[in-house]
Parts: sequence; C-alpha cells; structure tokens
Amino acid sequence: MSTQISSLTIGAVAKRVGVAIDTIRYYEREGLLPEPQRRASGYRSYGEGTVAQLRFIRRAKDLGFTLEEIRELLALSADRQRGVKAVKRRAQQRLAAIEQRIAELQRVRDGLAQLVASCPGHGKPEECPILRALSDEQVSA
Amino acid sequence: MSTQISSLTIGAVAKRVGVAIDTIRYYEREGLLPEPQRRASGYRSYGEGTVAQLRFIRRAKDLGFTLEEIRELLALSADRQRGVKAVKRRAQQRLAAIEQRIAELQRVRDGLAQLVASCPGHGKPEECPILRALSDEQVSA
DNA sequence: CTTGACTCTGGACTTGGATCCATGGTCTAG
DNA sequence: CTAGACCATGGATCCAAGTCCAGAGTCAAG
Repeated sequence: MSTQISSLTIGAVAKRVGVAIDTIRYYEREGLLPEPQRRASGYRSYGEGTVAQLRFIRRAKDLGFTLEEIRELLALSADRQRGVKAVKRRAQQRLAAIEQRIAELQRVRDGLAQLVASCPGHGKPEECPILRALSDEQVSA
Repeated sequence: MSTQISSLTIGAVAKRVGVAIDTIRYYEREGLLPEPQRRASGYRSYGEGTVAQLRFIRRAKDLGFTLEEIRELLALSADRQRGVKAVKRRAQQRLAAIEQRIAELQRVRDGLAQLVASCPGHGKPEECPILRALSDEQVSA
C-alpha cells in the first residue's frame, strides 16, 4: 500500500480545506472533529481523514445544516446500516425546512415587489405606498 | 377634535403591538423609538404615534430589514420630499437581496432534493449518496 | 392601608459560530 | 544560533436582537 499516513499540521489542514485554524480547534472542542494525535511537542497531527471530515462539515454547512445537526449526521454516518436510513430522514427534514423558508421568502418578496412597483419614487411621504404599507393598519393576511 | 392624546403605559403599548416590554425599551435605547414623555412617577407615557411606529418597525422586520436599516428608513421617511426616493431605493435593494437569497436557497434545495431522491434509504453507508456527496471531493460547481 | 400587578434602572446573559488575544513554546531556513 | 513563522492554551470578544434579573418605586382595587 502506498497509503502513507501524511502528517499535517493544523495550519496545513486549514489551508487545504480553506478554513481558519481557530475554526478547526473550535470544531474539535465542539465534538465535530475527533481529538487528533499529537507530536512530542504537543502540536496536533492530522491525517487525510480529518481533511475529508472537515470538507464534509463545510459542505453540510453550505446545505444549511447547523453544527448541531452535522454532529448528528457524523454520528449517524458512523453507525453502519442503521445510519443510512436516519441520514436520509434528516436530509428530508432539512429539505422540507429549506422549502418552507423559500416559500416564506417568496411571500415577502411578492409583497415587497408590489410595493416597489406601486411607488412613483417621488412626492409626499404620505403618498408613498411603501411608507404607507409599513405604517398602515390593514395587513392583508 | 376628539383626538384626545391617549396616554398608554409601556405595558399597554406592548400588548397592543404584540411585542415585549423589554423590546420597546431596547428600541428606545437603539434610537428606533423617540424618548417618550414621562409621568411624574417616571413611568413612560406613550401616545398612538408610538404604537404606529412600533408596528412600522415590526412590519419592516418581517420584510427582512435589519434594525439598522429600519433606523435609516425611519430617518428617511421623516425627511419629507427627499425621503420617498431614498425609501424606494432601499426597498429595491432589499428586494434584490431577498431574490438573491431565494436563488441561493433554491440551488441548495435542488442539490439536496437530488441527493434525497437518489438515496435508497438503506444499505451500506459507503453507498449512501447523501453521505458520499458530503464526503466526496468532486462538487460540480 | 394593603396587596398584587405594574414599572423603573443598569447591567448581565443568551444563541451560534466563530474570531481574537496574550503569553509562551516549537520548528526550520540560512 | 537566530530570526521569523508556526503552534499551544485558556479565556475574552464579536455580531444581532433581544431577554432576564435584582432591587426599588408606583398604581389601582378592595
């Protein structure tokens, strides 16, 4: 096997993954990364596995998972067999949450777009539909 | 005129608008609400104007404006004439930001939906497309 | 007058996800 | 050997937008 366990410093890992050193230590404290081996000097010593795991975390974060959820995903993915089902369920939940958020934002966008469209952009403040909408009582549903 | 200036306590205002007392005092500190009149006892005494302004703040917040932006909107809307144009510009910027956020979320949703769809929900973790996608190197665009 | 609900102030605390700092040890190129 | 880059720790700080608290004063109903 040519799989020599490359020993990376925390700085090297940070550079490879594109994340701050402090963030790596933070993830370690938070239990998202295992405690790494140490050199005699106390320096953390990482292998490629950590790089992969960090990328996992970063991608999951990009998908909108919280660190808490990612911690769970990591635990689940380590649980062979039982894990896959649970992982899929989590992903579905995340998906539903994202869709709900999108729908919410679309409602907000539509409301705001209508206001912007109906504002001439000049005239008295009392006649600005944007200011009126923000101030007025009736808020249709 | 029957416009008697109703004098509301902070608690009454809070109840009417549906916001916490502490939030009102917080907004006052942050300059989103003017300093109210006081009774002899030191109690804050509000009129209907404050209720309206608080509702304005709450609605703007629902539209995704930050308190900082709302502070600006309030200043602009007080500036007769000049205000309307600037308010419209801000609303347009907000709209653009929301649309960008929606587009982002849609990309995330599509990616996640594809993963969920392709995962059988059982089997070995190495074969779970969700876990693979989170772990694997190639991330198309 | 008493009781219980309300209000006052200033300041500390919360959440999530980091980021920054001081102080001190380590590693490596020249 | 030494300078300069790197790494260690524990703790403080940041952001937004509040929330909570203690201790003290006030108000209204009975």
